[in-house]
Order: sequence, then C-alpha cells, then structure tokens
Amino acid sequence: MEKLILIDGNSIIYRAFFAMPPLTNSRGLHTNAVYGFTNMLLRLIQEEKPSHILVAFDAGKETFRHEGYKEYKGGREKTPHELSEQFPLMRELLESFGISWFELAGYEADDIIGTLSKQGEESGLQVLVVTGDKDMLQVVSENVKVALTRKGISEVEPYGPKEIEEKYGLRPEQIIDLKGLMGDASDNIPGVPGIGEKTALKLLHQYGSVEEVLAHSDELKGKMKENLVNHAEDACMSKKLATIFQEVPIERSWEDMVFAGIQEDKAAPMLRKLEFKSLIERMAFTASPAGDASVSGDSRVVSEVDVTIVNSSTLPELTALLPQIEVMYVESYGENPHHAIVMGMVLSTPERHFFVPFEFLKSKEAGVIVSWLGDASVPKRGYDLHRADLALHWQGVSLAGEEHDVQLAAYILDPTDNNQTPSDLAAKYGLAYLTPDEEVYGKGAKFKVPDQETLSKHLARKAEVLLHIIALQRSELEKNEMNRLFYELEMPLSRILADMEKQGIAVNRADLTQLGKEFESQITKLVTRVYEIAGTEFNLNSPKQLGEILFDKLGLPVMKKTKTGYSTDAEVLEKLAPYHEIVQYILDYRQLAKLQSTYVEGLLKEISPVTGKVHTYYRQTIAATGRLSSQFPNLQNIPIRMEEGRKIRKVFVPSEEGWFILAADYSQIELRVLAHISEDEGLQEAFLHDLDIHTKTAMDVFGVSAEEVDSNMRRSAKAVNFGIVYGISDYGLSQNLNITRKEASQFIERYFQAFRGVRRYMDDIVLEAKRDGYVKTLLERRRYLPEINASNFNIRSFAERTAMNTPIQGTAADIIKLAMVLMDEALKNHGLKSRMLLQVHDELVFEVPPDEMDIMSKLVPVTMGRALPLSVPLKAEVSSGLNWYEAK
DNA sequence: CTTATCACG
DNA sequence: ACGTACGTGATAAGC
Repeated sequence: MEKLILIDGNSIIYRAFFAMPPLTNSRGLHTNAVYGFTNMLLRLIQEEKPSHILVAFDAGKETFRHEGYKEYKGGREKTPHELSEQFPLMRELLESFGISWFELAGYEADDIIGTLSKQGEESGLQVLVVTGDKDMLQVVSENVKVALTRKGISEVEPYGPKEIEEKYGLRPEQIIDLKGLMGDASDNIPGVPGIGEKTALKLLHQYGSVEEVLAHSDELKGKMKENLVNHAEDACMSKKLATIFQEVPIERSWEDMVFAGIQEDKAAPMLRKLEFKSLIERMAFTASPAGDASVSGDSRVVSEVDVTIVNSSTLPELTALLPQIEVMYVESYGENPHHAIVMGMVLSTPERHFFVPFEFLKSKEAGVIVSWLGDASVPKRGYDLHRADLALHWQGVSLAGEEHDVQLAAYILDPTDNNQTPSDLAAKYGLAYLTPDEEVYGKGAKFKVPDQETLSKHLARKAEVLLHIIALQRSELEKNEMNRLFYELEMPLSRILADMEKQGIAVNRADLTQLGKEFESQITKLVTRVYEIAGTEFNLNSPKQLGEILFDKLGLPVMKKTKTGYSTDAEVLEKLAPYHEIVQYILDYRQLAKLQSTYVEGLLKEISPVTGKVHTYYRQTIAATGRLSSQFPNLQNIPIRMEEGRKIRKVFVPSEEGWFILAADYSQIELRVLAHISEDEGLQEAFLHDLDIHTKTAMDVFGVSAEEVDSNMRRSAKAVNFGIVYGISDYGLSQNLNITRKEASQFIERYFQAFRGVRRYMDDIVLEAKRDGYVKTLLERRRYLPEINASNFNIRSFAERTAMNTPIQGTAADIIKLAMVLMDEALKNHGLKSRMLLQVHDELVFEVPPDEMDIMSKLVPVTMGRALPLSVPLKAEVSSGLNWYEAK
C-alpha cells in the first residue's frame, strides 16, 4: 500500500528549535531548527519509505478559530527571530529535497493535515501524521496513525486506535472531549477550571463526551459540579476550538505530493549552503556530478579508485601523462614540516591516478618526475604545497610552480574555519566521503604507515576530491573578488616563506649556552632565597604550590582567582609586591625561568645539526586576521621589551662572515591604516606631518599643547590608541591603565570627540558586519562574524570589537605581505645576495653582505613604504648591526 | 589533553 | 546589567 506522510511543519520546527543547541553557519544564519527537522525527515524517509510526503505550515496570524474566540493562542511569546528566519530556509530545503509543502490563509497546519489524512484514507493510502501536538490524535483511525515526537524530536512514538485506547481508554474522536474539559494552556483554550487530565478522563470514561457530561452534571457534586455548570459554555467552545477542521479546500492532487527520492544535484547545494556537513556525509553523495543519489542512512559508500603504482615498468605511462597532471598530493608525517617524513605522492589527471612511492622517487630513474616537480613553468595544484615543499627540500627534491593550494584557498575563503583537512573540505562541499587521515593512519602513538595499497588508494581519493574542490574554490574566489588576494599575494608569498624557512637564521650556540649559564646562576640564587623566606622547598613552577605558599601560608590577600584556584600571574604579583619581599623574587624568578626554558633551552633544541641555524615554519592559514604565525621555534615572540630578555637577540647572527643583520619595521602601521580607512582628518594630518602620534593624541584628548603633555598623559594616550585598534571598551582600557571604568569611559569619549572620523568608522564597520555578516580588509580579505547579531551581550560585544579590529590588523597584514613579495622581486631584480630571513608582523629581518648595506638601507624602507599607497605615508625605519639585538 | 602563565606584535 | 581588551605559540603542571 502506498504511504502518505503528513508533517506538521510548525510543530516540528518549533520543537526542533528548542531541542537543538544553537547552531549557525559561517554567515551567521541560524540553522539549528532546520538541522533538527532535516535529520528527522531523513530518518522518516529511510524508515517509512513513503510514496507521498507533504509538510503543512500555518499561514498568517488569523485563522477561522479567531473569529469565534479572539484570545485563541493569545499570550504566546513572540517567535524569536532566530527561529523565524529559519522558516524560509526550511521551505527552500524542502523544495530542494523534492518534498511538497502547503499552507493556506485562515487555516492551521492541523486542519490541512486533518483534511488530507481523511482524504488519504478514503483514497486508499496508508497515512502517517508527524507532529508534536497531542490534539492530532483525534484523526487517528484504522489507516491513519499519528507519530508524536518524544524527547525533543529525536524519537517519535506512533499511535493507532489501539495505543490511544491503551493510554487513555478513549476512542480517537474523544480526544477533543478531553481537551474541551481540561483545556490547553499553550493555545489559551480555557476548558473547565479545576479539571485536569485525571478528572477529565474519569468523566469521559463514565459519560463519553462533553455533552453527555454536562447533561448528567446533576449526578455530580461539590466544586466540580459547580465549575461544570458555570463553565458549560467554555467547555463546549473549548471542544470546538480543539476540533480539527477536516474540510479545508485544498487544491492539490496526490500527484503533487509524490516523493521520488532526493536528487543530489538539487539537495547538495542547499546542504552546502546550510553547511550541514554530517548530513552531506550521511547521504553519501558521490563526487560525480548528479548521479542517482539516494538516501542510504549512514552507509559511507566510497567509490573505488584505480591507482597505478609507479615503478620501473609503469613509469613510461606516467611520463607520457605528465603534461596532463592536474593535481598532486604529497603525504608526509611529523609535526614539523622541516623534519617531515615523506611517504609518497599521488599525481593525477582527471582520469588516472599515479602513486609514486618515495623510495622510487629517490631512485635514479625517477629523474623525470623530480625535474617535473622542480619545473617552475609547470603549474602545481594540490593541498598544503608549502609543507610538501619543505618536506621534499630536506630530501633533496625541489618543488616549484605552485599555482593553487587548496588549503590556502580554504583559509582565504574562511580564515576562521579550522576544519580544512581534505576530508573536512570534501564534506563541506558535499563531495564524496573522504576517510579522515586519522582513521587511515591512527593518531599519536598509534600512528602507523599503512600498506602501499591502502596508502595509494587513500591518496588517490584525496587527489580526486581535490580536483573537484579546486574548481569550486576558483569560482568562489572569483565571486568574492579574491582572485588577486589569492593568486597574486598569498600564493606567491607561500613560495617566499618557504624560501625564508629553508634559508633559516644562524644562531650562535656558544653565546646562547653562555647566556643560559648566566641565567642559571641567577635562577639558583633566587630559588634559594625564595625557599629560605618561605621556610620550605616547593615547586616554584607550580602555580598551585605557589598559591598555597603565598595565600595559605603567608596569608597574602587574594586578588584574583582562576577556575582551579588562586591566580598568581604577574598582574597579581605586582600588586602583592608591597606586602611581602618574597613576591619580587618570585617575579624575577618567573622572568628568568621563562627566558631559560623557552628561549635558551627551547632555542638550543631547534638549532639544526645540519645547518647550525634555526628554521622556523610560518603558518599562513592560522590567524583569523591574515597575519602569519611562526612555529618550531616561534621567532615572532623573541623578547625585546625587557633588557634581560632582549639579550637573547644577540645570538641571532648573520650566517656568513662579515655580513650584517638589517631590520626594518613599520612605524605605527595600524594607526596609519586606521587613518586611511576612517578618513579621520585629524589622524591623517598627524601622520602627514609625521607627528608623535601618542603625544598628538594626548594633546587632543587632554586639550593641551605639545609642551604640556607629560609622560603620564602620553602613556594614557598610548593606551587609548591601543584600545582603539583593538576595538575599544571602557572596561579593557580601565584594566590596562588601572583606572576606574568611568574614567576610562571619559577618556574614550574625549578621544571620539577629537577624532570624529574614527568614531564614524567604528560605528559604520559594526553596521557593515551586521549587514553582510563579515568584514574585509583593503585587499578584500574577509572574516565572517556569525556572532555579530547574537543576543548574548558578551558574545555580541566580542564580535563587534573583532569587526573593528580585523580590518585594521588585517590590512596591516596585507601590507607587509605585499612588501615581502615586492622585496623578493627587488632582491632578484637588483641581483642582490641579501636574504630576507624573518617577518615579525610589522618588521622584516634580512642578512646583508657589507657591499650591499648602502643599497639595502634604502631599498628596504622604500619598498615597504610603497607596498600599498594610502592617504597617509607608510613609514618604515631601518637599522642594522652584527646581530638582531643591535639592529634595533 | 587542558590550564595557567608569559613571550611577541 | 552584562564583564573583555586584538592576534599568536611554548612551556610546565597536573589531571
């Protein structure tokens, strides 16, 4: 028998909304109710295998029920906008699934369903109604079952006549009598006061219906009788309101409701838009365009791949097809790409996959592949080519010609999405299921290189999927106007970064060891003194043990707590210093211990035995703002603020005899960027005259002349400027300056009075973020801010500050990246031997032979200054010396 | 594997 | 009224 499923769309979407945790896609669209609904829909389809489906919705506010009783459904909370915005999405999704839906002005979904269930049964269909509303039980009959949701919406409980009898001892049509007597608070149906489910059932078991109960009210007594008599009309009206109308004029034929299965080509784009990765996976769509996709539960059908293992006998096949290779994937393992072990690589055309075992690549006969890899005129597309390049480099194989890196493109398209493995991306784009690496290799201690067949097939599948992803990314980049950012900035930069990393920076091991000895003797003295004063030995590195000594044993006042106990951070210790002499020693110890463990010992471990240098790894796909990050070791946080730590910089030296270290840093790049994008005249004026910006800010904020600005005023102004860049808040500023929030608030107000353009920018950028769901930098780098419209103050405020900060920090990142590309070109064009070694957000570090010092001292700041013309000058200051310390 | 702390821009 | 400054990575404890 054919089966018709009728779904109460409003009921289910409401339940799904409240049952599911909040969920948004990267554009900030709320999707939790749609997600819950869709999940249920898929399960229904799978389990019930319906031939027809229709989802009914309520239309408009007024229904015929309001004509008789205008308080109907009164007193309900307004639908939250987080839910109401999901209705159109839900309808769109139903259409993409090929499921019909219906609504009709003046009628509720209940009535539509009641009408169709009756007609369905008459037409010989088996009917299943899905809803969360018990009222619906009244339509149950031999061939009409009602499935009520349980536990949110994760389960449904089907009711036929038998189940209703078991649970209530009633016939389906008596459900309205039950409601008539007991009422329904949620629909504002009164019923009879004092009568709840228990009493109502007792009366109905005895008399059968509301009318009969009322007719025999004289047989009853007490308060119940009184209420029944006084509210006889309410009871009748309540029954009427609860009665589902089964004669709705619906102009739909069964044909319209036929469900013929879900078509991938229609459904996948919608699921992608909603970013329902797990559902895409569950539906096991294949990578092939528009196939006969079907809902197959959670079966993860993976298409078989053919892969040719490259060896002496198959090499000619690959050689012949080399010009047609469109995508490559190099697999390596190990956290640090400089030390990564290469397992092998796959080179693919759209039709064929070739697996090149690394062993074979190293053999003499594979020379043709090696020269193909190193040929910059052959464009390479793949995933994390930066890592591949480094891993191969230390094995003596060059990679060149990188044109499209899928990982980097994914980062550019959404820099805050941390799930960018090929497997994640396959799911995100609704492509074939790709087994995550973890499942193939195991993780941590369990990591194991699989057998060649498993490995080669896994890699071939990756390559296959990457090929599809590349095409999708190209059109997305184009659509977002990010082609230049990606192909002309980020891709060339990745090549430059890899070169800098391979080059490395020389570290004087002897000097570093000596520095370590000096730190060590100071540390020993401090530790001894602290133990003496404390009267006991303990682990000074343990905040827990330290807290016990300071607060329990010595009874110092607790300033701040952490989740786990007392806070002992520097801010707290500074405040405690006047109370007890031990505190200063602890602060000094902390400082030295940090230098020793992170910068002396840590750095020593990173010196390559091969080159005597440290080779950091710049990650280009981490920072949400577009900045780089540096790892193994991090060379972007080498101490400079305190003299003790700054000495570490002395061990960073040129790698060639007689050369120099030259460093150039942008002066106030973020505030200059702010002056440009906010078009604030005062700020622009200040930079055009190259004024000391903090002094100028102090003058304007405090209303004094340059001579009257004292160091304290300048310090405050500097903090305000930082705050402005970070997306200011009075609280944050008050913390930083150790003043009250009110005072901080006044500072900010005075700042905005003086720099009106900045205020306008701050206001506008937040509005822009709310409108578009993202903010962007001058070079069209985006950052999505899904939380910008959050109802939670904290979450929303964070997003607002991010909206203010990201265009500033991000544009500064754009600029120095541009400068790096330009410098790389300039070095080549001038035929210079100087090398770019490091980038520290607003600073570039070079090593320079003596005869190039003159030209580099001019070339570097000029190139940096010209990287991106703004309405204010970009200023780069250069200095040099025998080591990084001297280049200050 | 998470937490606290601290180094940088 | 709410209660945080923006962006990172390394180390040592302690579960």
